[in-house]
Amino acid sequence: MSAQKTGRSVTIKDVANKAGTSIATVSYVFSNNERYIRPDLRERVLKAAAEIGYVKNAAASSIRGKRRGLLAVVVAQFGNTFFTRMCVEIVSLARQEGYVVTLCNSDENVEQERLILERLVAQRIDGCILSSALSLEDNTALLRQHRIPYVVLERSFPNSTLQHDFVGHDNFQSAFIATRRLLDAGHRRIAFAGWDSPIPNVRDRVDGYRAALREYGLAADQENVLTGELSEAAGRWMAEKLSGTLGAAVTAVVLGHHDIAKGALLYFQDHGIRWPEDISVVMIGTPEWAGVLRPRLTCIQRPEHEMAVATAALLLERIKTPEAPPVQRIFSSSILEGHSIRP
Amino acid sequence: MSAQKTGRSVTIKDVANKAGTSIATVSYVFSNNERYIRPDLRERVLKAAAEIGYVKNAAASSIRGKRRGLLAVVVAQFGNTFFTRMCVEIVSLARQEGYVVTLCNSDENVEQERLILERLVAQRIDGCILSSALSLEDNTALLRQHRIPYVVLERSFPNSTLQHDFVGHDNFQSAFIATRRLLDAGHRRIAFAGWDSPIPNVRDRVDGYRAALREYGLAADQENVLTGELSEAAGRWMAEKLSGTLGAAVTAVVLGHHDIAKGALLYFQDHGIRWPEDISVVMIGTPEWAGVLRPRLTCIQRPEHEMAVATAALLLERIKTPEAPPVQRIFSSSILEGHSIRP
DNA sequence: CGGCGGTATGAAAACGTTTACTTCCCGTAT
DNA sequence: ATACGGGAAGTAAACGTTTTCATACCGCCG
Repeated sequence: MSAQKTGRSVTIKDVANKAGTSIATVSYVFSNNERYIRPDLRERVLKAAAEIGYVKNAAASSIRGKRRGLLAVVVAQFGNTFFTRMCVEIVSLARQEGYVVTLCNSDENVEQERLILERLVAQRIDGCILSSALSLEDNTALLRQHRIPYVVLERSFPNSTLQHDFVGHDNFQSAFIATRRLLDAGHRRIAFAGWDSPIPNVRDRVDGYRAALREYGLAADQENVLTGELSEAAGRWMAEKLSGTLGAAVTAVVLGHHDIAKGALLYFQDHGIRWPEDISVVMIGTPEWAGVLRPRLTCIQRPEHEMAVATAALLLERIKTPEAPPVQRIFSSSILEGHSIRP
Repeated sequence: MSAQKTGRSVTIKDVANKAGTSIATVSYVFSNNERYIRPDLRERVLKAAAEIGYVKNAAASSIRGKRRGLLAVVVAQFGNTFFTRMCVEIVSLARQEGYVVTLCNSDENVEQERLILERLVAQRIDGCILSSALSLEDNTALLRQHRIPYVVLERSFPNSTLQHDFVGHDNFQSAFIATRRLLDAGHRRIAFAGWDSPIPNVRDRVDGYRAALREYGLAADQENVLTGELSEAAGRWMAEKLSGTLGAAVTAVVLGHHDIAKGALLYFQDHGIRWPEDISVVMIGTPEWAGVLRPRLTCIQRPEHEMAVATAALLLERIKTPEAPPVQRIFSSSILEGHSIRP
């Protein structure tokens, strides 16, 4: 409880002095080694440590020992609800294993991302979860070079033949069930508004949409795919495009990404286009703001909790067995029913 | 570029060998000391380092040197948009000064918070930004004991006479301008729906509301204050309460916190109560979801960017001059006009 | 030609731990 | 009584840096 007088911070040596023992004994007490220490001695050491406020210096201990007690999660869009949620869960899981987690935001900037990873390497983190910025570059070489176990989350790399440990969700399936939901409700003129992504996995969404149409015997000329950059503005533009053909050519739309969806839905609201009366809507994703829209949207939701658990578990496992072959875990999404679909 | 063969990681010693120099020289090259090194030698060292992929071990360097290169931001609600935004900005500012920042989420749990701070102390962080969990407990003693500079962000401690470095916003003023805005629009029967917070600063909001009423010569019996716990449910309940007296006793409401506001607004939507037709609304705060509500809400927004800059700057300054007297920076909010007020 | 001052580098101690190795002690078997 | 074995603790080397101090070299002046 009492504070130290000196400017220096309290070390193992101070504890040893106070307890009248050797520094080795103190070290053994604090690193849960199998070495046996007489209960009374152990007690004395703990008491002395508590009295002078000793806290083990993790940096020093990591230099001789191997474990650093530090993990990192690097994401490209910190503000994105999905990633925020993943971070929160991963951090809390890792904490249970005694790790401190540093969260980093590359802000979709590969240069920034490289810088971050370099700093993390300098910190000798024990492991890393990476949800890379959008680009052709693959910064994971840095991690491999320094033998830092890592798991790629959600975003994979376009031109890589390399197999990484990976946790993500099935984009094809997401779009497929979204589209099928509309088909089941009787719609036949269904548009898809999505992101013209450089990420291969994300492109699968268009394929999912197409596959669902096929399954219902709709031909290629029944497709109505709008894609563009990832922005609200793009969504508005797509909604505008759609609104011209409402009723006639289009009765429903699959909103393939929440950023685009936001723009589109705002356009609808601002132009008096109501869902589900004027257009039926399914959105892929469950952003925070979806909760306040009325009528409630029918959304496709990723199993966030399961994904977070899987990611954390996979990283911890890979730290234990670094040489094991890479694992890919792809999760399926489910429908969260709302009232945005008219039969 | 070439990877190391051995299992060990590349050290300063390897670089020295490769460059045919001493480890001291290599160290001097990489710590930007004032020591002069002949340009050709420096070149040789850098080249050797690059070739074998040397990255300085920050943990090792922190043990002899003093700087750890690690800061922490501890917040209580990671998902809260305000804190998310603050974190993003602070991290990016600190990075410019060469720091890695670890973001921690105490999830409004003091025990968790203490645990986190203990871990951070063990990591010997150079500084900490703390937005404490709600409780009577003040965990900053831990930080002071270990001489870790810190800045308290937004949330202060109820029963503390201690002066911390602090950055926050003026809750009184926020509520004051919110209420005055409604008064200016001609409303006289204005309710306040807020959080019955244990945080003294937050309680100021009710006072701000009251002060505005006074300024317009309204008596105490014109007050209509609803407070409760911080939740959507509480907001719904307050809205229900209000809806009974709409028009007659109440024509406008100040929503004092975004969580409560969310519940209230959902209640309004679900019961066909429209703003601004049936009730005029001002919300304190600018949560993400406010962007999709139509008509747009008039909100009170904190100067988030300025606050983030101030917080980061204050921490960095305090790291440089640890003994300087504490600084308090209180920011004022401004009105973001929407269409939720009827004259 | 010896000494001196200044400059560029190297040797080694120090940092706070972990851990391999050693020592000490005591009980038991020979 | 001596040797042996094993438990409990201490000694000291190691980890990868930083930093203090020492040294080697060089040119110059006396």
